[in-house]
Amino acid sequence: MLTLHDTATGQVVPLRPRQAGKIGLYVCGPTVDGVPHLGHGRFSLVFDVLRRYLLFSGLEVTYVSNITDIEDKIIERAADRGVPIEEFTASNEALWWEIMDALGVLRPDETPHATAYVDRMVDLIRDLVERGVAYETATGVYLSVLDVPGYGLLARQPLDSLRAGARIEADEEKRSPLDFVLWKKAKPGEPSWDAPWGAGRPGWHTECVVMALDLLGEGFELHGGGQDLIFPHHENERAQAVADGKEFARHWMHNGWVTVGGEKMSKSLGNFTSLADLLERSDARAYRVLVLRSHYRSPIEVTPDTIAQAEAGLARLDELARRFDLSDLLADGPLTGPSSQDGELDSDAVAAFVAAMDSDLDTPGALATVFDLARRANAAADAGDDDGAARAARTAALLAGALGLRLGADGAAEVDDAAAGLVAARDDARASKDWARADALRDELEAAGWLVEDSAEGTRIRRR
RNA sequence: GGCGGCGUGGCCGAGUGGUUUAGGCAGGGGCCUGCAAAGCCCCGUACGGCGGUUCGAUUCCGCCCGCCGCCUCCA
Repeated sequence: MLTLHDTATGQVVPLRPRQAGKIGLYVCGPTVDGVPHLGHGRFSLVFDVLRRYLLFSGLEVTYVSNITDIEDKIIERAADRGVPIEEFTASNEALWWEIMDALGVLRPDETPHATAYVDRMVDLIRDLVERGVAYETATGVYLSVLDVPGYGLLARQPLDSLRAGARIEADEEKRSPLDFVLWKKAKPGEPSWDAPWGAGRPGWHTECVVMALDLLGEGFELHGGGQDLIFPHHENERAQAVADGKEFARHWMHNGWVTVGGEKMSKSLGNFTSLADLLERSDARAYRVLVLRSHYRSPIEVTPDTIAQAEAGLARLDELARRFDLSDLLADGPLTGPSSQDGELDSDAVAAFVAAMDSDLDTPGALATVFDLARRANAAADAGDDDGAARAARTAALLAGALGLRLGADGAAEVDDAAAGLVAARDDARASKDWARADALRDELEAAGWLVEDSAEGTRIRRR
């Protein structure tokens, strides 16, 4: 049974499905105001792994992740570039999905867009005003957080200390500095929708409540995102649901930062690396390995060195896939638990994997079982125990796949004629024990970017 | 100031009141190999500091030091 750290209580507790076997999962997606960076990649990978594991555990999962396509920065940047907002957000979103695909992140079941939900947001805001917990000012409509029972639950701080740090808003009409905007009245030239309070646009915190409740229903199982969303974003989402008399998420899960030189990577610090840059210079799977190697709540440091370490580990697993015929397991990660079609598996290792994952998603522990299986598979094969080797190797590939890691025998393809000629020549040289010539030919192949290995069948090469 | 997290062997990174090692990378030795590569075997005896509880603490408690974050848009 999967247990997870719940931000609301600070405890690691079992998930409590409304209905046995079904999980509704809402994860705050990106604001499409620019290029996706490492931080986006981390949350995407963390929740992709969670989702895959829920499926692996035999649960039925509905995964919803939104696209915020209307927001202040979007308006600003689109204007700076002189392009229509829709065009700006559409191109950023296209890039987003392109990169998610490259990272092997499964598409959400639903990807609601804020702009498609404005009417429903207006409905919610109207409701909150009628209930007397929201009020209108010259600049917009605000939620009165002091009227919300339990406000501060996620922040886990007394209201006073939150208030002490609250920014002085331009709007002096706000009843409490913590009150946040539900509806922003449009200034001239800004995009807007009609509403009872005048043309305007919804505040950021409103979209996720409406979309989550619409697509997953009241009291859905799990709501997640990066730790920086805990307060105020998630706090405020919850506040609106509570103020509207609805049960919101039962469980809250938040992933840790990507750090650079020990500091949080963030848009405001400007110290971020785009995912496109990362993917250009490393194996797309390396970042997933990096994310898996640490616990989801710990910070991770992404540097050329840590990426290289991840790639080295990956090479070891790829070597395993090359040594054993695992093609039927390599196509796609399993999206269900192990089945009889997977052949004989190492049930102890599967149990260890499950125990690790069930324990607040201990992916480093889960990965360790995969590497352990790899070693055992190789050792068994070296010892002539083919059955044991196959069992361990198949289990390793299956479990890696469950984490979304596709082991590859890539690089074997597309041996060009020139390289093939060198390989043949080298095999001849080796057959006649002309070692000097054989070594020279190996150097030539390596200079051409090939990795050279001898085997019983002769010289084998693959791309580095 | 308030609240929270972290500090493990060369590096990354789990975990636990004591008997059997997390795992990976790098490094050393060995096996295999014409030489390599890959693979396998062996090795380094780590847990920020000071006290306390305990038969025994890296693991519990207290204090201290250091680092990071939230309290403002941010994954």
